[in-house]
Amino acid sequence: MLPPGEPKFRRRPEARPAEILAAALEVFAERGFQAARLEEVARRAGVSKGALYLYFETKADLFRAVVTDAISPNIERVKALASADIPFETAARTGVGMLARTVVTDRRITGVVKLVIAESRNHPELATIWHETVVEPGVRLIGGLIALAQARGEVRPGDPRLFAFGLMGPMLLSMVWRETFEPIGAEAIDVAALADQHLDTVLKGMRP
Amino acid sequence: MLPPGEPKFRRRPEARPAEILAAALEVFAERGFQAARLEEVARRAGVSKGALYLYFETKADLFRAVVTDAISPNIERVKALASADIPFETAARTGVGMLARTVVTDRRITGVVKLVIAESRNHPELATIWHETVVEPGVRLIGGLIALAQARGEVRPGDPRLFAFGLMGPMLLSMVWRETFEPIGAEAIDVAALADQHLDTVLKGMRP
DNA sequence: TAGTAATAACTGACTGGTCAGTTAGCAGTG
DNA sequence: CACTGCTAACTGACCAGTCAGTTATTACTA
Repeated sequence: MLPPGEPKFRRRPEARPAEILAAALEVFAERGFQAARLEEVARRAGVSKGALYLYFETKADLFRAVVTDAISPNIERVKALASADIPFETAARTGVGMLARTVVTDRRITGVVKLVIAESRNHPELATIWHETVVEPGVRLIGGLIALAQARGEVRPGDPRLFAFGLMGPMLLSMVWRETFEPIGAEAIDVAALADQHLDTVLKGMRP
Repeated sequence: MLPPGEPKFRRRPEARPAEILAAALEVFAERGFQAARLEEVARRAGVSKGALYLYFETKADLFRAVVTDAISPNIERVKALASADIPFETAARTGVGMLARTVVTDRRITGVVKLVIAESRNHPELATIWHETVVEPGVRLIGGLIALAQARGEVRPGDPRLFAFGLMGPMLLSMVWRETFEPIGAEAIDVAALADQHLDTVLKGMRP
């Protein structure tokens, strides 16, 4: 079977957690929490099932780690955008453009978003964490910029929060589309083009 | 528990399937396919677990029935809108308004949409059915109306399909919000107001 | 530098609980 | 009493989590 000199495994305690998280994200995103098999996670991470339990206490614990781990880069992005002092149209184009790029390039994020939606009833802590750390700050940020722009007369009257949802909705639709309908052979959405066209439309529609 | 004279069950074979489907929808929407317990479905339907198997072959079969059963009213609506010969703005307001009302009033639809998203990898047939019978016809209908309006010079140039996604995105966001973030105490979205404001914005932004 | 002891990393066979699906039999009906 | 609709106890497969044992690596010794 194995060449006699070849080692059966290697000790790499520093690399393991990240590898397991990556494998777990794949399997959870494909199957959902309950249908995901830890044996499969272990296989893809290149370890045995027992090894998972050296790094994570339970399946739920691993799941939480996967979802919370995916949050951190997002928080950074929201913060970076929040600290910049830029006109609304620029901010909107930057924000929506960033999201569009994320949808296309970062399969991990779309997978986690789907997981949070799918498992919010069984794991409400995760929905809470995402809402508090990513969604609400994001909506608040965009809403605040819109309110400012309204005060300067650059944007017509209207609920800033609803304007924010109007901007972001199609990006969520793109994520869902990519996760749900592309795998069954539906025509892909050109997310960059959608972001561009939608920004042109909405920004024009928001002018006084 | 039960009044002693009261019969333990009644014969109502015609009513059973619908009752079971309703109970199953509740449980599947709350837990997802795998975590849903047939014992719980039976309890809510007021029958024993064994009785489920008089009407449905397997758990997966019951799940398929739940999801496909929820489709029919939607098909009717899309068809009804398709057959009407009306100007684009009217159609858009009617269509988006209908969707908005559905989000608010019909918890069943939002639940099924969430299920289709969540279980699309494990049950791709359902994603296919929804795509073919509801999503694609809907997008095609709206896209067609937009293309017509463009030919008449009522709408500025741009990909009609992407315009359709831009219109519908916030409605999907509302569904997801209602299913994911409202249960954990997030501020509800006023979906009717969002539909109105978004329609005003986008329709204005789409004019030449 | 080779040999050996100590230990941390890891494996994989096993177990106990859970739950989809089955079935023997009973209650209500006509 | 025939027979349908249903129940409730049952079975067997599956899988999260455990643990006794194995292997890689490092530390120590001569």
